Amino acid sequence: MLSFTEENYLKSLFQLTIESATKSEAGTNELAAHLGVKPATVNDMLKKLKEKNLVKYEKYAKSSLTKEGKKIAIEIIRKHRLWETFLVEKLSFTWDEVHEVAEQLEHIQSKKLIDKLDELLNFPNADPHGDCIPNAKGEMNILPRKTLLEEIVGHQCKMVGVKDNSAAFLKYVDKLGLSINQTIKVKAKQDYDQQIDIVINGKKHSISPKFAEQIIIVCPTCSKKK
Amino acid sequence: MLSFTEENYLKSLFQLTIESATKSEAGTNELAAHLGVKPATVNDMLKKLKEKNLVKYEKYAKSSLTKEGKKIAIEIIRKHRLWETFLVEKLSFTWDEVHEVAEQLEHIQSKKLIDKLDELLNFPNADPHGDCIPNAKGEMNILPRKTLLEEIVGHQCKMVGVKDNSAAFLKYVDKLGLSINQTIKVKAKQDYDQQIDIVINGKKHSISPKFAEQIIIVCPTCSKKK
DNA sequence: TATATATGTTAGACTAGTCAAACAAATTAA
DNA sequence: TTAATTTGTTTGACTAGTCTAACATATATA
Repeated sequence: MLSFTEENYLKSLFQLTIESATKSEAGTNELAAHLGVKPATVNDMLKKLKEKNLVKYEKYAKSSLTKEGKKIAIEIIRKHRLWETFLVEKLSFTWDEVHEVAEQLEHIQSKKLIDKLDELLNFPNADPHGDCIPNAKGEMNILPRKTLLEEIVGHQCKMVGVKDNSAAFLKYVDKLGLSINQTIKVKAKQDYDQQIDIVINGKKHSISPKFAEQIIIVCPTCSKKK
Repeated sequence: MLSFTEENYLKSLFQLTIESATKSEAGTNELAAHLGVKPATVNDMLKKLKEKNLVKYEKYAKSSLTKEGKKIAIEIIRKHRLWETFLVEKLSFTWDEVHEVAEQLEHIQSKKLIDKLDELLNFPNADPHGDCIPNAKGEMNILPRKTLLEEIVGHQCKMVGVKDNSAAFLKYVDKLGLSINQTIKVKAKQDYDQQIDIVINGKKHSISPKFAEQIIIVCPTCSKKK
């Protein structure tokens, strides 16, 4: 049985490596920042989790999860996201309120509880933020995130977030009809100025690469090809 | 903010004193047994909780909750019992499965969560074991438990549990039309053999003292007289 | 009332998780 | 290729919660 703290380290490591589009390992400082503790603390814990065969760790090198560590991390992610879904759907919480409570609820130990909750919610595939929920077997679609700029012409993707949070930017996002979970189809890229032609809700738009770079997406089509 | 452990001490103290029909204070050994730790540990914690003004504690004397300690204990009891109700009603847990999970859930910190849960369950007055659930203001009917054997002739009481869990016993309970929350009226006690005449759902029955001793009840009439 | 038994307390030790500060290695830039 | 900077590690210390073992007080009983 792992402590709350150990579970949190595994979860952070998962988010920083497996759920990241860009890296598959994480450094001590990076983990410390993510967890809100000091690097020294992370260092101790990495050694401890290595002993338990849950993380791959070597002095002065980046760390990652072992197969077993990953399995546990997925269980925690599953719990977190199911609870978030429960809070929004059954208890009318808003998106921004759920995280803090789900951080607590994710550590409750009861397989039956979580499977029943899954059933009550009708086996959802994604939480209110659009993040994938692993099923009871631990299977999950890990859709790597990237920006709309990187999306391949012809693919259809889903918006999952933004990088820029300025009012001007968000206003434009809104004007285009974009929001979390909105489907976007990339029609074409102009060679001479990198403008991107996209379709949102059946409507065509042409966006700049600068704008596209601020939109975070996941692409099921890209992932299936792997 | 109290730790899980501190919360558990307050809860135990509440159950051992305020919710007990017989005592209003608890000793160190008694608390230790209830919490599953050693008396020395309880001793340290009592001193700590005294510092925080949550318990009344003096060396070599019995302890009890302060007003503030009681308030917090009631919040925990409320959470515990609402979660139990949720598990049984919404996730089809059985009575005997809920306790362990509720022990974990009761420590989740979120006023909104618990009030929304209360609402989802339609503001129940009692949990699946028949124990009273305090409302959002912390008001609760504390009905001391006793056995049907101890009930006063003429009073009407409510069954809240059983002591015996054998199939033979439960079968007989069922045959009499008894179940949790069932109202029972005590009509008479025979002097020569202690048989008890009761009325359940308008039907008269005569039960043995041995049987009556296994039925746990609460009596609003007795409590009001205090 | 003297003694045996109950109950309660203290002291010292251990573990988990954390940090600050000093130190070491690796990387980047001059 | 040396120096500056970034990143990672170690050491020693602190807190919370727990325990064992020794000790102190209170209560019950002979």
